[in-house]
Amino acid sequence: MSVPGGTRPTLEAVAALAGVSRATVSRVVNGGTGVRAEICERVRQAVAELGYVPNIAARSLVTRRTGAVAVVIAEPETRVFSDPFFAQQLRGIGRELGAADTQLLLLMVESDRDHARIGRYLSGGHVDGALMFSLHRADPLPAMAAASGLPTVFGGRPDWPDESHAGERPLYVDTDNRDGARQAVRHLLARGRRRIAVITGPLDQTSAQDRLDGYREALAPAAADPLLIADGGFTAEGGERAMAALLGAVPDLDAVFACSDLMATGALRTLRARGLRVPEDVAVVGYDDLAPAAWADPPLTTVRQDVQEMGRLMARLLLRRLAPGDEDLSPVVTPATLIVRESS
Amino acid sequence: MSVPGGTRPTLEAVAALAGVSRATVSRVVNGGTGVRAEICERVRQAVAELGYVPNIAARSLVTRRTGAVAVVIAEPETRVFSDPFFAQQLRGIGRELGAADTQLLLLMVESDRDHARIGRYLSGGHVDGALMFSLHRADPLPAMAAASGLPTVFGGRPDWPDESHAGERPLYVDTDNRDGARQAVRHLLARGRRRIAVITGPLDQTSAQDRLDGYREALAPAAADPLLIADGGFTAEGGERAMAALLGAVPDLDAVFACSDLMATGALRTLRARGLRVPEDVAVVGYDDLAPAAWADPPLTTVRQDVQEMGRLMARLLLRRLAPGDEDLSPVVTPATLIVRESS
DNA sequence: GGGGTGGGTGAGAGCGCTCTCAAATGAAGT
DNA sequence: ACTTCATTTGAGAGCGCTCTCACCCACCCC
Repeated sequence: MSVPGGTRPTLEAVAALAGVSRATVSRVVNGGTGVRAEICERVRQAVAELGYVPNIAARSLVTRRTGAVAVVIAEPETRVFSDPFFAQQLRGIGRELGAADTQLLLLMVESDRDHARIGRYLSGGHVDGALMFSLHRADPLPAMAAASGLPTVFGGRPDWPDESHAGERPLYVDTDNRDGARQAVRHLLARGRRRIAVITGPLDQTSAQDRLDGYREALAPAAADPLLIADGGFTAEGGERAMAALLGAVPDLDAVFACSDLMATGALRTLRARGLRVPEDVAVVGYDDLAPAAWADPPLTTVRQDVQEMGRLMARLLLRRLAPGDEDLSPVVTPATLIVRESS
Repeated sequence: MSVPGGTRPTLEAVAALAGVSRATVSRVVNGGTGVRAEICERVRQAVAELGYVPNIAARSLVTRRTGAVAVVIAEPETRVFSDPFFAQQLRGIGRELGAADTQLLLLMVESDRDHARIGRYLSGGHVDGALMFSLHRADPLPAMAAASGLPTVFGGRPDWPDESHAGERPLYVDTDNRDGARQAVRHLLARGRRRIAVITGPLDQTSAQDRLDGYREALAPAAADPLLIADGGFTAEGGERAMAALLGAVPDLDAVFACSDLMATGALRTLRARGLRVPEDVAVVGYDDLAPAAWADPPLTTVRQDVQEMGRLMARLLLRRLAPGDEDLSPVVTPATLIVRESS
């Protein structure tokens, strides 16, 4: 149990104590198949006595495996820690990875300096694979990962310039954002709303762009009025500001589709501050169906995507990608479902 | 830039291309001191040409250093991601570590199974040191870290049973929780409040216990009424429930000291729901001075601790602990300051 | 010219582990 | 009794890197 003299015991020491060879100890430590039960037990005892823990640097030097996977989130901590989307997704990932006894390393990218460090980290062989989220268009990370050959699964369809990746197709898990947005807008239309605004996420993310496209599609043939479109940056404060801007430009709007629940709660705040009733004066629909949607006042009609499940799927996809033999994998797109509550 | 054939180039390959020995390449890669400029340049070119990235497993096998530090949070993701305390602390840590070019690995402990895995991870030599937060009394992690000899700095004074650690003293960063609580309660007394309730955190954490002690101390010589004490578990929902319980037990209370801003906002919700005015009917004081305090309605009087700075201090302390020679380090306790706003 | 001096370089020994391969053992088949 | 074969075990060769030494080659001093 204790550490004698600061130096940790090695395989060699265990082998000596148990009176067997290094190879045998290694076999026992790694599952013990093909070792006589009696010897197996003796080795285990020696391991316990010395408090032996394998040195993973040595191990992964030869196996070329680390048993760890990086989760890279290309957002500042403040967003990562205030958006329940990430928490849910991470929870799903953590579950799945934990079940496979794989360690999850969370890397947050804030500044450009971080990019370089993370790039180095990823291609340095610290991890067997990476899960990347919330990428913006110009992000160099996917290219870095591809260049270093690190198996990667993306959360949300990445912007993937064909020419730059030797024809390789990215692996990702996404929801059908376009369809979700379409459902939201059609629902508002069916409720008789005619001046439907949209609060988008940052349009350099495919999910935000896809939802905007869905909105436009549902509104066609009537073209969407550009005055009814505002960027809320996927944050509550952004939603608040975007709603204010929309009301300034189009005072008689009668509905708003916020492309995330967080932005919807921001919009709700602005509407309340202006004395507008929801849904009587303005109907509101969100996106995500995370905790804030149900807690909002009034509870939000929203487009549900099972975020935790998406995380789980990402992890599973990466794990399969990492397993030998399983080569023909393809992206997963989960369906979006409209959940109708009081806000519309 | 590209990876030829899937196998990454080694030092050997770079040495061959540059026409020098492995040792020289190693020297260049690690700073290049003591290498003739001309050769240095030739090596750098070879590195660039082959897209060489050092294999850190091999490196840390010999250096016994990984260049990474683990941050262990003994809370479920849901709490980690909903409490701005962690976000701020992590931000401070990230800053400091980033400046030292050290990688931050975030490990969350949710179930007991995780404990075992994390323990293995920490003692497996993946990281040079660990930063641990939010430990509860019976947590086995500190003992594991101590047993494996992993340099560790704690966020908040850990519960440290003397006998179990061979007389070694833990390194930690904490605020003066007792004094902070004392200030809060004295402030309420000075405002003429007489029935002052407290919403505590989980009492198996020293920070929660210390704040409760400070509350009691400020109230002495009059002993604190046990009916005025409720546990809010450091969450908003817990604060909401605790406030309700307190009002049920002592309807005429005229002030409440919530041991975190999050719990204070929960208390505020309950008070508002009961139609009680803050601060006219019930004065409220929080603790932390994080975003929710300033955003609350009314803005919260609270006890300020510079959380981000604490994170930075933790990282700095660990980094110094890791540096050779710097041995006589001691815990850091930062002061707490009362910030008076409208809620009291 | 002999003997320092010292910066720059390479040879080689590991770091702790896995894994192949051959040897040893013993049971079973002829 | 001799071969065959499966099952255990150990010897030893690396994995890719760092780091200690010894070495080489100016260069300088007496």
